[in-house]
Amino acid sequence: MVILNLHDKRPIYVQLVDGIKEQVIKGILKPGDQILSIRQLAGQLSITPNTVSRAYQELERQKVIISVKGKGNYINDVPNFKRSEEKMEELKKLLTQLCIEWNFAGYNRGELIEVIDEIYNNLKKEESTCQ
Amino acid sequence: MVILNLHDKRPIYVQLVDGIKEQVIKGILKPGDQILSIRQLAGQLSITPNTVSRAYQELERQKVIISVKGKGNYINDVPNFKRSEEKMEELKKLLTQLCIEWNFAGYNRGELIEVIDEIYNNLKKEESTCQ
DNA sequence: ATAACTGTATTAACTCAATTAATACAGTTG
DNA sequence: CAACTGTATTAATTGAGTTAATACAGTTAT
Repeated sequence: MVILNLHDKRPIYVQLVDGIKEQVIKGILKPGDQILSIRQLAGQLSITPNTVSRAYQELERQKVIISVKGKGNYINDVPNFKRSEEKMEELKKLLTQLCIEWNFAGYNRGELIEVIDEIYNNLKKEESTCQ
Repeated sequence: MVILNLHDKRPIYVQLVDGIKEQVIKGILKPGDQILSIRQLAGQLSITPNTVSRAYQELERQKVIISVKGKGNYINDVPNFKRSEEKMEELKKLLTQLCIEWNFAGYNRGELIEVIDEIYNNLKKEESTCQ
């Protein structure tokens, strides 16, 4: 279900990490769900298991999934709401950069809020259309 | 005036591009202002003129500055408010990623708006404290 | 004109992250 | 035992970013 974008400049393993996290946010992947095995996903995407493994290890480091040797990888049921000041500073810097780009692209604060609302709507858990 | 952050994972030339754009947004650099020459800035930052040149070429491509051979580089007086759909899509993807991270960090939409307001206040043109 | 600045361009070398490939080891399940 | 799982390692490749050393061309002040 994760789609790789060749035009995306982010590394493949980062795209995988972000893709899984997006599906968790949207509720497509729920706590306890088993996700594709490393070799399965690697086969589907025609990439090496090594790259998928790296993505899964990063996801486990972020406590998004839990890896069990011999069994598979499962969505974690405990969201890591640590609210670290370090993470906030990192996000604030990213957001500042985005606001600057937003400005140079000719858009204002109001339009930014509009798009954010649109994004939050898209990220709403889709309980009804679950598969 | 541009400060390089060694902990920042972005390439140096990207940090330079973003740094200049931030100063333009803040009004610290005004249209027509001449910025440091390639060799001057390279000397201040102890990096090769090549890297600064790359940043300046990118800034000229984005129409943030104008380079004049033999003279120097000047802040452009015409903001490039092209409002391209392509740029909007790029920014929307970045913003979506940020919202996902924001969520996993344990923060909500309201707190996002708060931080955005804080950022927009910091980016307000500082007409009084100009140098 | 000469010196000392500017931007621009080119070439080569180096470093590092990302990716691939191949292989091996260890735990689980039917 | 076979066929899955995750984990680990090593080697090779690719590409971006950076550095260094030049060279060339336009501008400005003396």
